[in-house]
Amino acid sequence: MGVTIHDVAAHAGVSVATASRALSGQRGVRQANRDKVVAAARELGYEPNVVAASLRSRTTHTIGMVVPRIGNPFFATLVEEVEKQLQGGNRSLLLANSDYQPEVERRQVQALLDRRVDALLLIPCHRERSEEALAAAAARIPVVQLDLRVDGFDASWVGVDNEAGMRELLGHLDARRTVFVGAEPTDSSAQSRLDGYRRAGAGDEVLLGDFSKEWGEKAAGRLLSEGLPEAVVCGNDVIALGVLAEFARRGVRVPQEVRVTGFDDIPYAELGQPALTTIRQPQAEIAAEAVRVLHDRLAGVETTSRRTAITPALVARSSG
Amino acid sequence: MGVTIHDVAAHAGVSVATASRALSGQRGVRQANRDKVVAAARELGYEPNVVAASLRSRTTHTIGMVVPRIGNPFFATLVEEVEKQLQGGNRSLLLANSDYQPEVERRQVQALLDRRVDALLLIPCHRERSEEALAAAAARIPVVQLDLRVDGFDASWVGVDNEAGMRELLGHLDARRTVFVGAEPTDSSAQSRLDGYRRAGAGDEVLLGDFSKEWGEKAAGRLLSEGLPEAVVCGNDVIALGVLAEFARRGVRVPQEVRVTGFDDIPYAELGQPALTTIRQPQAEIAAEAVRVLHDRLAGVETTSRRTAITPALVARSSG
DNA sequence: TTGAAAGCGCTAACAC
DNA sequence: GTGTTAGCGCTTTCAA
Repeated sequence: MGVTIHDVAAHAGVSVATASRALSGQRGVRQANRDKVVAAARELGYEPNVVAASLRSRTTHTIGMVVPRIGNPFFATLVEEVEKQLQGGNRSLLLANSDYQPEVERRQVQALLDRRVDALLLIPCHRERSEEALAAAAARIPVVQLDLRVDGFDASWVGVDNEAGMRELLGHLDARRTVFVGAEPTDSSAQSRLDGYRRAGAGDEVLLGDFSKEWGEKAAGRLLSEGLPEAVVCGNDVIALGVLAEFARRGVRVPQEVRVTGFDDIPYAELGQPALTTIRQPQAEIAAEAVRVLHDRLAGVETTSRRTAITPALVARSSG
Repeated sequence: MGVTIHDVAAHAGVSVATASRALSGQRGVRQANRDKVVAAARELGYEPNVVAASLRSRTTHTIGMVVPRIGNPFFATLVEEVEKQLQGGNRSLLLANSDYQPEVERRQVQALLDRRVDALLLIPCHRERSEEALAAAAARIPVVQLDLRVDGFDASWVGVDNEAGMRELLGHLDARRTVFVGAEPTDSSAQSRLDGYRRAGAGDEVLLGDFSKEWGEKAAGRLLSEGLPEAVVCGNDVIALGVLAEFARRGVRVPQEVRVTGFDDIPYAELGQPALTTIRQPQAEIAAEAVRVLHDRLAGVETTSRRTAITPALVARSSG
């Protein structure tokens, strides 16, 4: 705090320009000078002011990320994987939570843009109402949508083929009567899982709430009073764990009396009793691909938007 | 992008200084001018460059936060609560993961300091080896340790009284023979929970690994072959869920044959079967207090370090 | 390969 | 209350 590149340059007996070039590893600096500068920097305990560098170079080496709910282990794991991908490349992650509210999301995206993040990873919390935030960002910097997406907006996206996952699940269940317990199709996954369920010809019995364990518990109660199907197909693992908990409390045996499935394969899916049958989303792969797309865009290699859908795999456990 | 405060000032017919004052809500600007400036800014689509503002004002309105593992729902919830606290105050959160590695943690803290965060929330992953990172940060900016702490370092801390929690738990169990399944005391919670267990006179049977479900599963297997105690006291919920899962797989009935307890009360603690008896950490309170301490420090109100230990409460469920 | 000098866009003294 | 001006610390022309 206090020692600037001027001090380093003076100490090394070169100009600030040379010091700057040496410190940022540019070529075109004589090796002897390079060494002197590096030594001086170390000796003086020089800590570059990246804010100043950003102002001039117009790049912050920071990537913004907005998630609907960091408390959901699925998103937390995604964040962790993105962080891991960024480790090598000297970029940091500026994280924000939208709390599933498009208004909050818009403000958070704006705050990130104000901070001049180089690029944005967005998990848009709403299929339609996230468009404004996405558009605002996409107009300025490279943006990749992660997991969720905005309907009909031309921007890169990396996620999972939810419909294929749902087909796989229903094929595995091969049940006579199922009920889908999902979330109102406000986000794209809620929508495509519901679509997948319906298109697979599993029938039209659907209960829609939100992606919470509380909703799962409530829905389970309702199913109990209306008559249990052969299988309950849940929109994600969190709902399924709520369903399982309520069934356990009411003394309903799973899978003997009713089978239950989830979606995502969060770490807690396999810990319950019974362990949850679900569809695994490969978060490491999704994160790696998203970061790759972003880097390509930042490097100017790629300019068009790219959509990548990974086919998720069934994880059959005892609940279904 | 392109329109600067000079443009706004010109458009409003005032100087840049007045424009700056009006835009940042300082008093000492005539209302008429204030209105003109705001109108001009809106009209031109002015987006302030906070990087430039930061360079000059030496404040970034950004708070850094380093957590050991964002994938652990306990930490994820803490992050979420901190985010919530920050919402009002126009500060953003720069998040980093240390992966429980002091080396990584040190690098992450340095990256945050390089970005000139105004303050740091640190959950030090190691009782001793996190000291270097903590000291580096504390020398430059206000720092508050959250949940975990570094031994014998004079810095603010907000967390829970782990020993009290452990006493409460053991009092509730009132068991003849217990075994503690915890983590090697590399972080302060692992240490103080172990201490609490021992000091409560619960005996000396301890199995130490790390805070993972895999360790819980392994420890459960070991207990099974060595003879079950009356109760298994786990170092946190994640371990306890692993223990529970393994017992379930091996057909051991909980709590009939053995009781199991956790620590933290993560959202998944109550979802398992049986629901987990545990100690609740009030994350919202911890986050609120930490942010308050930080704000006081940033406002210059408080200069000495402050340690706040919240007494956690027992949540008795069916597992113990 | 190097150095001098001009800003990046803003805020904060300072003068009026 | 307002304007002028001098930087914040760095990178990047532009000349040499």
